[in-house]
Amino acid sequence: MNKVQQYEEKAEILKALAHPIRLCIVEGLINNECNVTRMRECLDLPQSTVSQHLSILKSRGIIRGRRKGTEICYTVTSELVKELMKVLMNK
Amino acid sequence: MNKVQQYEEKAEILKALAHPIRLCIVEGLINNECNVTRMRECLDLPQSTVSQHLSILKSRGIIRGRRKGTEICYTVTSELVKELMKVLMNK
DNA sequence: CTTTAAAATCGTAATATACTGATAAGACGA
DNA sequence: TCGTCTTATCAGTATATTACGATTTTAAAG
Repeated sequence: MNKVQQYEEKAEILKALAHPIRLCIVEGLINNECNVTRMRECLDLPQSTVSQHLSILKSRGIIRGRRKGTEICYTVTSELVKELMKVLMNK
Repeated sequence: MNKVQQYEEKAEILKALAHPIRLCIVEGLINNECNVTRMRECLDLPQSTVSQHLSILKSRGIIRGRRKGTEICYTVTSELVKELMKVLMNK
């Protein structure tokens, strides 16, 4: 693979994580999956804001949502991100 | 420490890394320290651009520069960043 | 002191990201 | 179908980041 391209891809992943709200969301999701409304209460932010952060994470393949009735439950699917979070938050 | 504050700090580190040029610089510096001119040639970018990326990395405590005569040699000082890079680039 | 090479900083235009209210879409139960 | 709950998307503004030429600073060398 092209080196520049690789840097761009990795930078995209980091950019997706490089926001306090998204870090909070991702860390929360690594432990227990959660729907938007629950996150919203926890973060005290407008619903649209949470939803947009989720869509950024989703578009980068970091999380995935599965519908459960009327809610959508999200989980972290990227192993790379799980490992990065382990390193990032435990030091 | 405050949780929100912790997320903000970590996000700052990620933001500093979340750029293809800076990833390239940091990875290069982990292996062999290097001055701005050498990097500039390697990256094919204007001197001011490289210098500004370096100053972003420096302001976040990721790298440090030591003068060697007329040049300044940079090295990666953050152990956290070294570990993050290991995880990030080897998967 | 003056010159020169290297690196930092400034100014600014272009681009990208963030936030939020309003609205739309999807799923479910009455 | 209608109303409600949940989530997504849109539109607009505000804010931040990026890139790069021009200028300044720094320090070594003469």
